Amino acid sequence: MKSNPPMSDSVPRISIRDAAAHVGQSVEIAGWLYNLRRSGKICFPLLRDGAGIIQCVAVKSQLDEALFEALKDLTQESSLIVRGRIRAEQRAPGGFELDVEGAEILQRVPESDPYPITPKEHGVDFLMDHRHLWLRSRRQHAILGVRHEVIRAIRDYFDSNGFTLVDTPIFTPAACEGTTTLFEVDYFEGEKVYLTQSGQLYNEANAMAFGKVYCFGPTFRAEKSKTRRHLTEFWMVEPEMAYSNLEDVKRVAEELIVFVTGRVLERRRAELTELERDITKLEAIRAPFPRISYDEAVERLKQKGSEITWGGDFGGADETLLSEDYDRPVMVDRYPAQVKAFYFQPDDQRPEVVLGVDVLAPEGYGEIIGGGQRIHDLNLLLRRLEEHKLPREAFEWYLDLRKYGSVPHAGFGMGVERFVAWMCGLEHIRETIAYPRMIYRTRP
RNA sequence: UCCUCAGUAGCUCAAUGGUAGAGCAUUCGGCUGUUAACCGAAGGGUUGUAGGUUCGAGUCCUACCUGAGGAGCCA
Repeated sequence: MKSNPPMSDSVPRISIRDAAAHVGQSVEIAGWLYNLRRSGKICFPLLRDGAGIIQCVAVKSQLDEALFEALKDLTQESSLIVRGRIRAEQRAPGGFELDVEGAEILQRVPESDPYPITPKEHGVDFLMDHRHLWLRSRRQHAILGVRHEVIRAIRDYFDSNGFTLVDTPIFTPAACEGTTTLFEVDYFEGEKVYLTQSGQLYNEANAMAFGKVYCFGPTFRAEKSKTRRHLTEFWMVEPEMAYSNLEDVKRVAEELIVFVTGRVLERRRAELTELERDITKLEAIRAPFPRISYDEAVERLKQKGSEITWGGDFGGADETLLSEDYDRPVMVDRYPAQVKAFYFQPDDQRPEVVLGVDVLAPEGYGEIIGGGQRIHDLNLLLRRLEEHKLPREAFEWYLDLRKYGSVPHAGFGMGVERFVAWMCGLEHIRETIAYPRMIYRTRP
């Protein structure tokens, strides 16, 4: 089989995305058979090329008989290259149609072993087992298109606002926060090493070198979590800024969310429509976001009937209760020190709370951002390490940052999959990544 | 780890303790504008596994396996 066989020297190969620009012209499209409807002497193959889907029309009287028969009996997801003329056609889904003049079938899927994902309903288990094929479906294609746009917009935002990308290691010798369960890697001799749960500590070092930095990579959490909001392996973007405080974190988080949401609305309308997303919900995402304190949040939750008491962290139901009062993300700050990691800077006025902020997405999508200001004083940091019973030796390099030109600094982490789930209005986070890794799902 | 629910044809699902069915997919036939096309016909089953109760179990009981939703924890 030729690697990229041209059917014709005279006809341009186009992407279905660009069909509108080729109306009236003969073109060639290389793709896969998405579906086929037929009616005796005419058939309508739907051709998918990875960028879009176009309906083709093959008429028996206008084609070589063998070719017509081959097209008419083509099986789902067979690969083929079609040549024909593009025409605007209201009856066709997408508005354009291709009148078939010729075709070359690269591989015909045998009917003895047909493509498993039919254009009918399927259950989650079956679809997840066929995730490698499920990605070809319209809905999954739309979600991953939005994911791509979200990631590109995140990078554009930081790149055009003075941040330098400095990625942090995946293998780390110690827990970042000393609390969550980690994946241990048995390879490095004489040393226990874990998969990263956050690039933050390294980010702080990088911020002292570059001023404003971000890292963007996979993160691993070994908690036995099993809910629609959790993945074992997920992607997180973490900015960190020197000479910055909690207010800077809130400002950047707000700007980032508004920017990324705007980009998705601007460039991925078709995908949002395919997903039947209520676009007005995203259009409401504008600055300023509401800002409330942890104290206020607890009071409000009590009024709404939550069992929460001051000093506890919010559960998933609490987050939904809080966010339902707003049409845009809500920022909750100044949490009790005991529910946050050791490195959070305490509030000068109230040492029992720390300068941390969580951003809760609307519509019950929960925490999409968590961050705050870090401790910059060496002695305070030493005390906190002791209080959390963390081994000083493992943090010597981290303590150096407080010895050599320590400055107030702050940053946050944003979970990409939760953000994408919110943008797309999904029930479950597992569809926001090509190959989700969950406690009971590691294949394909 | 705990709680709840579910496993029946390739897929989605039915079946009062009494002969395991339908739609889709596949095969064959029909149809020149279909829109998850439609119409007719055919093939397709160790009811998750192992025990138990019963004259009789897809259905009731026990254990296990697999999956889903949730809790805790988190982005």
